Amino acid sequence: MPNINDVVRLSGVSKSTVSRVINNYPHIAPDKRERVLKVMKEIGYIPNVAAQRLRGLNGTIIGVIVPRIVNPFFSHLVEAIEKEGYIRGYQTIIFQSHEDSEREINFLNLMKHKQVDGVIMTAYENDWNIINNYLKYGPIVMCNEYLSEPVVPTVRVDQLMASYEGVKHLVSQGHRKIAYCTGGLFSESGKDKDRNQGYQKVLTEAGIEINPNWIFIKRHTVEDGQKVLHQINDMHDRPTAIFTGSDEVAAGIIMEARNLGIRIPEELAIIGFDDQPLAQMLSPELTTIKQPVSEMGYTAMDIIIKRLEGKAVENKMYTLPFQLVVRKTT
Amino acid sequence: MPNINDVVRLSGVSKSTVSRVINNYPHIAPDKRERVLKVMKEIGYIPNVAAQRLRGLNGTIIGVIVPRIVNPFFSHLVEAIEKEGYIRGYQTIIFQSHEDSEREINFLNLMKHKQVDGVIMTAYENDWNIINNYLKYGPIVMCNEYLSEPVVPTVRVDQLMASYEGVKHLVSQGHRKIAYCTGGLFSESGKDKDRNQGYQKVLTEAGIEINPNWIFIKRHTVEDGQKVLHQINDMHDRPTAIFTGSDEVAAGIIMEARNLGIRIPEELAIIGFDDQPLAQMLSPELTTIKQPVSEMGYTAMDIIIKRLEGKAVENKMYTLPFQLVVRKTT
DNA sequence: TTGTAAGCGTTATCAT
DNA sequence: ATGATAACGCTTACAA
Repeated sequence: MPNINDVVRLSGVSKSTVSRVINNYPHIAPDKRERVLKVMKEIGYIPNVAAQRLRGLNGTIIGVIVPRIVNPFFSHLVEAIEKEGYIRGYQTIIFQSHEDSEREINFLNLMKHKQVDGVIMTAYENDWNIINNYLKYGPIVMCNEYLSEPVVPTVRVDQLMASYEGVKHLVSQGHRKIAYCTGGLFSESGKDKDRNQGYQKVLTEAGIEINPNWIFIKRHTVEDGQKVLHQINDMHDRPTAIFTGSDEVAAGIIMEARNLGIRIPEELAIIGFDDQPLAQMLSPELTTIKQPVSEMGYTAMDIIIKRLEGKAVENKMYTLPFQLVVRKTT
Repeated sequence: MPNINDVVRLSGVSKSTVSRVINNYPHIAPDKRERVLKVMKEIGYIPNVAAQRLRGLNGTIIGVIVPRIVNPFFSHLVEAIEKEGYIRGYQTIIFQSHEDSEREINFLNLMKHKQVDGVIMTAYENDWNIINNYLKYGPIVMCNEYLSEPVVPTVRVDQLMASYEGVKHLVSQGHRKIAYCTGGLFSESGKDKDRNQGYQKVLTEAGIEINPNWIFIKRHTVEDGQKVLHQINDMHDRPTAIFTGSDEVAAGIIMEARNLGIRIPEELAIIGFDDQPLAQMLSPELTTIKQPVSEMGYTAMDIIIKRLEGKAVENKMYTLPFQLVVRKTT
């Protein structure tokens, strides 16, 4: 591989001038610039990134931490992130946390070593005061999940309003026995707290008491959904509707309803979350809440690149709109 | 960030010795080694990767080129690749070619610049004699798609046998009017040629003539599947079964069959490809061909790491077994 | 506008 | 077994 000295030799200018051409400095004699450019092209010269980094130049590698890439929501998010990065000359490196805090830390550590220049987190497994320490090594942008206080730029949809509108839709159809199924816990703080609050808000406003039997926590997969329906089926007092935290869980419920002979939406109405492609393939087609995945990915990448390039970006919430998509399960 | 000189100063040994400790050379006085190790831990020293690379050491970044990460087959493949990489201390960087040859070249170029140390290709958009030129910059492993001659290590399933068994299954159920739907072209060479041959082989053996009207090419998506069914519906002479190149196309057909009132499998039997999670969620559940995605990903990463670490790996086909999963659409 | 030279943090060669 | 020193390829004061 040719190096900068080869260019120097062949173009007859100094190393600094060549370097200036590489980094397109403004004040270079046009003829010299051209000569250098020509030589570089001829010999197929490409700057050695390792050397540039050693000298302190910024790199262009963005790490994206997702729980699992096979989750369609996250693969769509990553798709958008990678796409925007490609256009702007950045590479996307993907990390699956598998919801493991140690893995998350290991990934963050790569920023310390300058293996990665910035990180987009779509979920977080560690306390923020731990993650916080990594900010000195490079920019972090949250995308999807968020802290109550925006310590870093945060791209999100308003989850409280989203679940509020979803559950409200159920109430407006006359349901009063509404089950709730979340991927997180049903607590005041932590993961999915906003969605929980949206659910509670609707019930409170409608004067409905929460039935703890109808709260399902830590459900993620199709199998979880199937099990949930079995649990419901075994109840003497059954809910007439269920709001789920993911299309996949909803899919499991729908599949199992077929097996158990439970009619949807007559006996059980269902709302999913995300509007994955799958939502339209189910039968009956799934009512769900659509998140603007592409915009989220695009925005997150845009912000982190701006940070990396030294442009000012506020540490605020960038709230994107969601959409309730009503189909056949409600 | 502390550097090697800090370690030198604090441990009282020479730079070379510290370097030897870093790279665990065998012959160092145990007490010195320990002292150095202790200092490194205390000050949180981590070798600067850029400097190491500049000196010619190998990096640990593996690029994976996929057409689109949102395709579940590829997201599962990437999941497996990343997982294995993580265990072995390698990072996975993802590139979406979107089936664009220029993007593919740009990604390959990163290996030239040493931004990426090896590449796993799950598809290829350029002629092999072009891609071939990149072998001098680092190892390439094919995974999923393959060349007839294994110029590089190649992980695959036997697509010819897979489609052969799928179509044969149809024939054994009495079908003689069998449509065929592929993501590629229906030609002797190029993408999906093996699957095409499997289809042709069955028909030839069964003494069935190919009906060109029933060959659908370049179909990938759910929408494509929907359109295909409309085309079939408009025919005077309709096939009684269809072999598709992807579960997604099959899903489109199934969904549209519901709308058009076509009974499956009575009026039209369907086979998909991949056994994506979706296959079990469709109604009726999809008969399909399951590829060992995880093993494929694991194997590809294992091979490329071995190459990177200087171990000998044959340029041969690593053929993994597929499985015909019979469900309700046949 | 251009050139000289120092230095980024390592590893490898060569002595000792 | 250990240490001094020269690279690796580039950027950036500083000078001119």
